[in-house]
Amino acid sequence: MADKKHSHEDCKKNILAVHDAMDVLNGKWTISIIAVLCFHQQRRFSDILADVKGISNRMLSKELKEMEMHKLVKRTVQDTQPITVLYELTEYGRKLQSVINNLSDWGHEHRKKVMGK
Amino acid sequence: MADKKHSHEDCKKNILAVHDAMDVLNGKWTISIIAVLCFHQQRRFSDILADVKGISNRMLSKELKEMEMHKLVKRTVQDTQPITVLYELTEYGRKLQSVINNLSDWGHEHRKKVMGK
DNA sequence: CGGCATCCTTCTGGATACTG
DNA sequence: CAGTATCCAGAAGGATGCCG
Repeated sequence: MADKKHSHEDCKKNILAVHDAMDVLNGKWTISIIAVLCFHQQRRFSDILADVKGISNRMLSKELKEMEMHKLVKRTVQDTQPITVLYELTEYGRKLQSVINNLSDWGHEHRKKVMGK
Repeated sequence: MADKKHSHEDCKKNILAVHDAMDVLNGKWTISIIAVLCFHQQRRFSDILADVKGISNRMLSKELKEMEMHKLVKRTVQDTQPITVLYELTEYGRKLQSVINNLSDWGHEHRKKVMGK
C-alpha cells in the first residue's frame, strides 16, 4: 500500500474499488455492525441490537441477513432454551478491521472537535 | 493505534466513535466523493460528477454542501468565463485518507472475489 | 430469544427544466 | 459551468404484533 502509484489509471481503479466496497457496505448500519463485531468477536442478536444505538430489530435482522449473503458475517445457532444466535465476522469481513480502526480514531477526533465547540 | 486496549469501556468507546464517524459519512455517496478528492486533490464539480458513477447533479450538489458544512471539503470559486468551482478536502477531511486506502484495498480484493465466481 | 409479516410514514433520489 | 427548483415514485425504515 505504501508503494501505491498514482497514475491516471490507478486513480480510476482506486475510486472504482472504493465504490465497489461501498456497494457492499452501504447499508445505513452496516459499518456500525461490523464495528461491533470487530470489538466483540462473537455477539448475540439482542446484544448487537443494544450496541448499535438507534437500530430497530427489523433493520438489524435485514442487515445481518444481507451481510451474511455477502459473506461478511457468519451466523451460528445454538439450540439452548430458548434459542441463542451468535454472529461473528468471517475472515473476509475481518479484513475490514483496519478500516474500522481508522474510522474509530477519526471518530474520536471528530467527537472532540464537535463537542469542543 | 497498535497499543489499543480492549477493555469493556474501550469497546463501547470505539463503537461509539465509529458511530459518530458514520453520522458524518452516512450519505450514500459521501465516501465515494471523498475517495475522488483523495486521489485528485482538486476537482471540479462536473469532473466529480463524472467520477462518481451513478450520482446525479442534484445529489452531488446536496452532498457537497453537507460535506462543506461538516468541514470535510472546501469550495473555491474561480471567476473564469464561465464560472469554475473547485472542491478539495480540508486538512480534517484528508485525515480520512487511510480509511480510503484501506477501503480501496479491500474493494480490490472484493472485486476479485465477486468477479472470480 | 430471534426473528418475520404487515402497515404506514418519511425520506431518498431520479428526471426534467430553469437560472446566473 | 455549476448549480437550484419542482415533481413524483419507490425505497427505507419505525411500530406493532405474531410465531417457533
